[in-house]
Amino acid sequence: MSAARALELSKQFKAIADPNRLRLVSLISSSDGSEACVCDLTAPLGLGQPTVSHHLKILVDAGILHREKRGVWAYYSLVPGALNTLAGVLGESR
Amino acid sequence: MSAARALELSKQFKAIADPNRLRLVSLISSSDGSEACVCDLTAPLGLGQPTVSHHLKILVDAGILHREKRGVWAYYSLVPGALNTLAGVLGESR
DNA sequence: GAAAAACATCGATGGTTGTCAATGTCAGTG
DNA sequence: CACTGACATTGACAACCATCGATGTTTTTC
Repeated sequence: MSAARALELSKQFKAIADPNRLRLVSLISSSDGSEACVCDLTAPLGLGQPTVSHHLKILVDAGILHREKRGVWAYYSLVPGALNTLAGVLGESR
Repeated sequence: MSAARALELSKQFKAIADPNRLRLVSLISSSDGSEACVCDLTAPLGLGQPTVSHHLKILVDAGILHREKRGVWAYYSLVPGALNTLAGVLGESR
């Protein structure tokens, strides 16, 4: 694996390598319509709103979550295939 | 996903969420006999021996690599199934 | 037993990260 | 236009992390 490819992959793995971000992905994927807004996510995690926004931004920047603003709310959903691609990388070296 | 489970998983993801550690896993899995010693790994990564030992220890502590001392050499190999388990976690939320 | 080779550990340092309080932005409401 | 509610952004701080040089440990060789 090239150094450049490793750096690229590590950015995505870093994004999910946090307990609260893992829970965010899990919460969103199991939500109604596979999407959720920030106000639905602060309570289950026990974190403040700025902190949750911060984590969501990291996941969006890594290409794992998609953000869609509808009115006052921001809806987050999984980017199709993003996690599967990462899973595939791990599966190669079994 | 429970907070405890998320914390447990995040520790393993953190272990591989580093470009040099990703390359270490890749190098080891593609080595002869799927194992390698430290002296084989420093040159391709361009890192010092203490740094490589440090990264390998993190991967061993996370349950991803296995360490076997034979004489003066320490041989590192993949723990069977460890990466597949992580890949499975990512596959669940597609 | 002295020397060398392979690896681990220690201490220090610069950089990164998770969290929060405070503040800013923007859409809807009356 | 003032007000409220949902989010994003900023600044600050403590904790953590990757790297390195120096040193310790263990095994093999002479």
